[in-house]
Amino acid sequence: MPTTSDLERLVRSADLRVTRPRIAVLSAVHEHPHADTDAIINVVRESFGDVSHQAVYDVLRALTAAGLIRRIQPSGSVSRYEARVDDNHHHVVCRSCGAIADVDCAVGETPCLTASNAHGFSIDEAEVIYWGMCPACV
Amino acid sequence: MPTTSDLERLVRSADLRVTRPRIAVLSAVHEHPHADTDAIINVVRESFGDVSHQAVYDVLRALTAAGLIRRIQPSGSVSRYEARVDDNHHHVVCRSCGAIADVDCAVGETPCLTASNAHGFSIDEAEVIYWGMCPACV
DNA sequence: GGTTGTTTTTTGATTGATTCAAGTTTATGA
DNA sequence: TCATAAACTTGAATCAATCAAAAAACAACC
Repeated sequence: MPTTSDLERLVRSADLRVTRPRIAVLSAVHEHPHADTDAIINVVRESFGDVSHQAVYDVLRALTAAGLIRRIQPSGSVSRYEARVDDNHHHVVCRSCGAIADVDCAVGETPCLTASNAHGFSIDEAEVIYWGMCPACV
Repeated sequence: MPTTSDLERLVRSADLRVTRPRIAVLSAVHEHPHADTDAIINVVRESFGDVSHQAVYDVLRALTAAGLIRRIQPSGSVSRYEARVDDNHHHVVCRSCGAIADVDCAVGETPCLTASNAHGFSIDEAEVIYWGMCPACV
């Protein structure tokens, strides 16, 4: 788990100002992968006090735009965030309880990126979501 | 494009009652692949008159549960529906304008279905979304 | 160290897709 | 034709997310 100064360096390296809400949110995302916005708000408020929900929304958007975190939105779920970026992994989602786990790519570095017929689209990312049941839901 | 009686047979074969709203919605989804709920409501109202938005929501859910249509929700988009089911195709989405096109699977019949580490999940579907830019958005 | 201009946060309201609830109508099978 | 469960209508509610304006904090320069 990165230290506070690690996080500060990360934020600074993305040309973003270093503020306590940003460090708190980034830390929360590191500590709670796949947490939704509401959960992140609660974690941040517990760990360091009052923050407006609007600030958390803004910070999440700023960090996402800067590429420090990644936003995922499986069907039927609200937005969730994770700190693993740029390593080309995917997700498996439980149809029953919504649990999410990371899955390394099965096919290599850029799976399925060569679509058989792209209709003239220029593709830069292939997002894969596996659907199934988690161990706890049988 | 299927005829009305084709659609009636489809609905009946799924053990659903045949009603005008259902036929109208199913027809609209066949004619407008990847349309969102609002667009479907408008098409249905043009083609056969007043229907409550609630009825369209209900019908879309019933048809989806019956497997006659499929619901897709790329990040940042509202729910969209299509009538191509059970043929294992995927989608490419334009980051700029949101346009969606069908893409046949690159890897074979069940692409990427064998995740390298499934964390004990039992996986039954792999959903792939390609992100890029459509020809119109450069 | 103070000042200025920009960025960030707060506060409070608003949006908009989707769902809930209760009452009425309709389709289907006997 | 009738009975009954399913489907539809009307109207309200929910809730994640966004918008807007004012206040605060920060960075850089004098």
